Amino acid sequence: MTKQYWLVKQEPETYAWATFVADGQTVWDGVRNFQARNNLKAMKAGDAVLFYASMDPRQVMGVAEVAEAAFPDPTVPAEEGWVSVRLRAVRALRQPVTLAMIKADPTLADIALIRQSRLSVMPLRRAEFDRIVRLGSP
DNA sequence: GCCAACGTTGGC
DNA sequence: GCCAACGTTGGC
Repeated sequence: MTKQYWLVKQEPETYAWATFVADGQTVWDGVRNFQARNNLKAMKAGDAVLFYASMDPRQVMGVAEVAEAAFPDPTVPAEEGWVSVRLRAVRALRQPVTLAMIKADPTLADIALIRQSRLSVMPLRRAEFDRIVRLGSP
């Protein structure tokens, strides 16, 4: 299986990028949406992940990777079927990539971040992932 | 603060 | 199974 690319979204009030960096890794729990859950289930160790901070400041903060593929979400009974993954912080983007920058880029017009703004775990094409990283590495 | 988009719930 | 009501998310 080739490496896959993802974007996960979190409100800084709930779990900030800086906290993630300080922790080094984290269990990505609390996802309660079927589409997002299915995306979590499709993650494999080593996949690349962008960390987006929603609401405020609405920008991609950095890069993470999947450290451990999906397992039952430890915050709810396993029989409910929700899952978590373990993510490891890799590095901050030199310059965060704002939602406005993404929306202004025609090569990123189709990503779910824009087309389906409520989805919190979404796949990216490699070209889209690379484009966002490049925007954040001036 | 408002509203659009979308998901969930419950009456029928 | 349909659909109205309601709740949540997240951009603006």
